Amino acid sequence: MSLSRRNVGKTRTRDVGRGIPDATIARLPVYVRVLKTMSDDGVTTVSSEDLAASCGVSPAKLRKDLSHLGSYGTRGVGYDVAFLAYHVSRELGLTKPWGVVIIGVGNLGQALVSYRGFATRGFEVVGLVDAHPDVVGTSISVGGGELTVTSLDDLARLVARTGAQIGVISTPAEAAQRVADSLVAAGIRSILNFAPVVLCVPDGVEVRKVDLAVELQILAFHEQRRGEKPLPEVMHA
Amino acid sequence: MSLSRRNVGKTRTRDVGRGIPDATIARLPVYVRVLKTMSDDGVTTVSSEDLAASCGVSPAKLRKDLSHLGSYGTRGVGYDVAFLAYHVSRELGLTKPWGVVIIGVGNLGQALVSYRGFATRGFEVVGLVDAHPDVVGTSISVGGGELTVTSLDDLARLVARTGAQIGVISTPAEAAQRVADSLVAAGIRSILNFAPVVLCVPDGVEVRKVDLAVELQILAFHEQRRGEKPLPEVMHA
DNA sequence: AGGTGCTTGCGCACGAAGTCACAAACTTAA
DNA sequence: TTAAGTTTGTGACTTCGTGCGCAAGCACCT
Ligand SMILES: NC(=O)c1ccc[n+]([C@@H]2O[C@H](COP(=O)([O-])OP(=O)(O)OC[C@H]3O[C@@H](n4cnc5c(N)ncnc54)[C@H](O)[C@@H]3O)[C@@H](O)[C@H]2O)c1
Ligand SMILES: NC(=O)c1ccc[n+]([C@@H]2O[C@H](COP(=O)([O-])OP(=O)(O)OC[C@H]3O[C@@H](n4cnc5c(N)ncnc54)[C@H](O)[C@@H]3O)[C@@H](O)[C@H]2O)c1
Repeated sequence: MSLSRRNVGKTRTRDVGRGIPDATIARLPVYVRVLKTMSDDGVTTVSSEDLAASCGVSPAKLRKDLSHLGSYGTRGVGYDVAFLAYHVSRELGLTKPWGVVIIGVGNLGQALVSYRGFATRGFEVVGLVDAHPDVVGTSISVGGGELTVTSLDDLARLVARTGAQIGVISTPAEAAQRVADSLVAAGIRSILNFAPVVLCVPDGVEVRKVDLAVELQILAFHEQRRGEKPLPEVMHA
Repeated sequence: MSLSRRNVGKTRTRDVGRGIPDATIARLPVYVRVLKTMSDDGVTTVSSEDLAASCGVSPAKLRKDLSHLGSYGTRGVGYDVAFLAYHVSRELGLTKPWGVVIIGVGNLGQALVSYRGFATRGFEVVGLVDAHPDVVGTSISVGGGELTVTSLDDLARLVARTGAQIGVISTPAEAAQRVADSLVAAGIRSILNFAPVVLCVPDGVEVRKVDLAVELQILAFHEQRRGEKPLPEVMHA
């Protein structure tokens, strides 16, 4: 048994479709956004060099990323903007809209609700959930319509009714794990977490986190290093 | 030809202090947060296994990360929680408070202002800037005191007066590049960008971005893939 | 048709990051 | 003090991601 894991050695040139590197996937959304912008501006064709510059990556990296999806370019010419935008969007699963449930309608949650970027990228807020009695039951305008904030107890029903696939956690840190458990129990397998805690979820559930404090601390690290380097003499003990 | 690179070959075991991998730096804030929590809970000592579990990483990765900072553990015992928390914080530059300026006091900007996580992690909002006449001049309570929203024209003076080192951009996408230029001109070299655009900045300026739509699209990709691959056939032995 | 000038797609090599496994170093027990 | 048990710190190895360079392929011109 256990002989040779799948894909024994060799070059494996043809992995198109399956096995796109995570690093590539993380960049695809940027490519899509820039391509859509270019398309709106009337640009019909673009070279890897120009597109890469607009996306803030190297041309080689861009071409390698795109080569994982297939050959959508034309040698000697470049890429058809609309054509490429469609295929990258398709690869990301943006051809159909995704339903999003937001848990925790506080400062951040309300900012998220009013975020126009959801609708324009194919994400629709289909549910709002909170635990505070003052918030539950209130109506909030989101996108074109109105949504009534429901209680956490109704989460499973809400998910079943709306077919939501993505849950966004914007509750205080203390409640985040409990909320995550509820989301998983309700059938959600994709979670975006804004609370500064490490969530535990079963295998098969994907969690991504956005942690403002972490980003600031990384900036602080570099800022600090910059300050201490230029000085040849360090008066520190 | 490829010779004469600085730092040619050899193991260079002693790179403590300089040359901490980026991937490690990105994890240090999580370690600090978990360690602080443990410390508050009265935990005095922790093994790499337990700490790693709480941080959502593997014990080996945790130990390698910490080994880049120095030897702060005790073999056969583990790490002193408070001692380690101090040294990791120190490495990140969290011993002194950092001044933050927020540009764009709209939905998101106001949520950021009311974010308690700033102060508790050693970041202080020292300035608010907006362009809209209705917002400029208004006072907003942040942390302990009040801050008056100033105009973008006063940014350089604001930065000089407050000594702010970090700029947060929460303006619409169209304005983000212009704001970034202003921040750089004002002397800011660390920027956190919430607008969905790729910023161009001179060398020496560090930009980190938080893009909600990108995160959602990455989730959508995995969600889609999960749905389309219910395994048509499984080799059974 | 054939030549010329671009640009893509990709093999290959290199470097960064992650995993494994174990000797070194410490505590505790006797 | 010695031995047994525990856990760190780290070299060696594996995997992943990036950058280089160029042959293949397309458009355009003569
Ligand atoms: N405000 C920001 O700009 C910001 C930035 C980054 C991260 N965060 C994080 O986002 C989270 C929310 O921040 P905030 O400023 O909006 O806080 P908030 O207190 O304003 O809002 C939290 C909301 O969650 C609700 N809630 C509490 N427990 C709940 C539960 N068990 N189920 C459902 N809802 C529950 C509360 O009723 C409240 O409405 C926090 O974890 C915070 O650290 C906030
Ligand atoms: N709202 C969210 O939850 C959310 C989430 C993710 C990303 N974002 C992004 O964050 C940014 C802000 O979002 P928002 O919802 O707060 O928008 P908003 O329109 O509510 O706020 C934008 C603010 O920026 C100000 N502004 C405009 N031009 C300016 C300039 N040149 N200089 C200074 N200030 C200027 C406006 O006056 C306004 O107060 C957008 O780029 C958005 O895509 C928002």
